[in-house]
Amino acid sequence: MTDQSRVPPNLQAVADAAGVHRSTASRALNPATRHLVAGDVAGRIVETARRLGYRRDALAASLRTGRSRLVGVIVPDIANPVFGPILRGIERALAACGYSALLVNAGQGEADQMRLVEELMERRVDGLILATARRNDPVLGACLAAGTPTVLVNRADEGQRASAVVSDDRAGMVLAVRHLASLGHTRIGHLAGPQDLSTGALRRAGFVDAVRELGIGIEDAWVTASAYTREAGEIATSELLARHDVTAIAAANDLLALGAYRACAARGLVCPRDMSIVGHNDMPLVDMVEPPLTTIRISHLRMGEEAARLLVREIEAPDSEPERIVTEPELVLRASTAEPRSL
Amino acid sequence: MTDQSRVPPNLQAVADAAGVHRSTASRALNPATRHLVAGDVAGRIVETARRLGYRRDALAASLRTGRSRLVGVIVPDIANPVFGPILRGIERALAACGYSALLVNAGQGEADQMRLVEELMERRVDGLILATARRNDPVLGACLAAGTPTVLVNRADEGQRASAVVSDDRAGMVLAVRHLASLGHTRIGHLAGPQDLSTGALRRAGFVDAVRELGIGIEDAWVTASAYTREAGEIATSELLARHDVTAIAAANDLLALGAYRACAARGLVCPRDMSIVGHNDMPLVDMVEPPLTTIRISHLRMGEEAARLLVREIEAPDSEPERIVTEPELVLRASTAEPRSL
DNA sequence: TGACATCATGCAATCGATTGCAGAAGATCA
DNA sequence: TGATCTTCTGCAATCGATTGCATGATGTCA
Repeated sequence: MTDQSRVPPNLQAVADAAGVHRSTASRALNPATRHLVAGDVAGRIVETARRLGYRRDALAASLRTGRSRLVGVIVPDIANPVFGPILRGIERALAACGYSALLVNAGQGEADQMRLVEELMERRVDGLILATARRNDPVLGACLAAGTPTVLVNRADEGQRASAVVSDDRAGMVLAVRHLASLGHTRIGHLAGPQDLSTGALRRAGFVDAVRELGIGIEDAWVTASAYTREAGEIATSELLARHDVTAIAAANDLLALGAYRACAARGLVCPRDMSIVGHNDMPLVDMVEPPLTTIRISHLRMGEEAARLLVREIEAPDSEPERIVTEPELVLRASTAEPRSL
Repeated sequence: MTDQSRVPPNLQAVADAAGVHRSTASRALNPATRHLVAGDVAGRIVETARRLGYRRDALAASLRTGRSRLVGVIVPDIANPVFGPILRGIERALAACGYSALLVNAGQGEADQMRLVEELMERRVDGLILATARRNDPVLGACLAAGTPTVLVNRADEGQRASAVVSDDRAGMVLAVRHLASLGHTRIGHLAGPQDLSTGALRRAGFVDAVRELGIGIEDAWVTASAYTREAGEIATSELLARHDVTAIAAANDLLALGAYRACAARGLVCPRDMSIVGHNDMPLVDMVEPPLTTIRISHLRMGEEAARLLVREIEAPDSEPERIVTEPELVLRASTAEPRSL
């Protein structure tokens, strides 16, 4: 029968009810310090706390200890399906360590993001996870300058300033191009993502590498999309097709690939008969589009988990060196790629 | 030139540097109480704070004021694409009011969820948004019993115990069935969602209503899927087709509809020629599947925003009555529905 | 029995900001 | 000039838990 009085009991109330000092109650209630209290007394205190419905005030504890067990997570767009699994991974791994995630959606500009970081700092977050990093990100610089443990996820910065968990973007694109080459394609184009993001830059680099390595095609057969959206993909594809005579397209992102579907359809090109297309990310539902999209799978869930674990480690061992965890991407074969028609 | 000393300055430090008492500094730095301080003094304090790089400690302020400006948000699965827009709406509206979202992913069982709520309460959240509500949810009961302002989103409970922001699920399904009827279908089946969720129950009720109202078809031509997944949709569709001779299916959810695509394909039925299918939710990318899915659009973003606004109102006016906001769903016509073949 | 180690508990300072109350200084009016 | 009011600032208690230090109790061994 828990007491339903108006004001919730505090530590003092529990201590009084158990006939001990609040410091003893504090020790008995914290698993890490329970051994300092005699077994029977500890038992009595725990029981009393349960009976009174005592709930420890995490705010007060944080104030005293200086650790909030809160982690700020900044994503560019929560509504974007690729961030769902990342967030779930982060949340799960944080929860396992007793931390909680303070989620914020990044604003448009840099000033906006600075303000967000500032607000998170006011809440005394123990660390930050940024999924928003650009290659040379002043926001990241500010976080590091403030001495807050910070980990990047999905996108890395240019230097090795902070720890990061990313997919091997370069290798992923090599996988895609090799696959197309193995089908017999020699004229392959690339839809590049924004070049101020590590994903955009590295995947393009991977494309150039692969084309050079295989000794095929045209290294400069690429067009940069203005954003990772279907619309931008459609526009960029039109431009690519206008400039180069390609039989296959390796896109830096699934949405760009879907934009390419549209642009091809508009020109009467049938995928994969007239044009092979490879995406990147393996977003939910791309196996259901027509044709089902061949793409590069990235383990977003695991990336989120690793990022959270890395951050917790940095929080608890503040002077550790920045680390970079790179996960291996994987080719997922579906129906949007085939041998070129001329074969 | 902000001071880069090791320990961050506190209010006392600002007060000392400005030659005033900390209480005066507190008042000058808080916009709501600034008018209590003489203009020139306030200006000097603000300037000093800026110069020292002062950052208010939200933890300490919360402890003193009893308000954390933190809201707990519990979703069943962050990785599910429908929750992305809801979360963004919540986050945006909360931020506009100076609140932050503490995001947690619901565990499996009820006990798990209780523990999550307990942890959020320890952090002294000012309120809760639940996207996990079942029709008669004991977790919700616990939140209300604890006196924490709570708002449900997307799914409502059975009674009117708490405020909720939901789509008009019943009307949405009526829209779907009327659309099928208007094409000439008279034998329509329903893939129902889990019946312990308001969405599942109300959409089924809407199906029965519509069938009855139109005087067509068979009121009991429905099968309940075990979960809102493609797999469950596929299994339920097989069962439905085995039991009823229907020419159209109205699904309680887009994923169920995509499961129906599979089940139909497996039986050699071509959609929409042999079978019309309507989804529900208008998830991202369902316009790109083959055939593009006709579905019922729900404004998840707006639902999230409204839920957050409602919660903030309840936090700031604690004795307000539970309110229910119902948004209007909308039919999105694509290519998965057509006249029945026999016409 | 006395010296000393060990264990359990209490004491009180501390984290950093907020706010009701009181009092000082200055303004207003008769 | 004195009474009264207004405006501004300082004082100190408070929110609730944690923890270094001190002290008292108990046990051990010579």
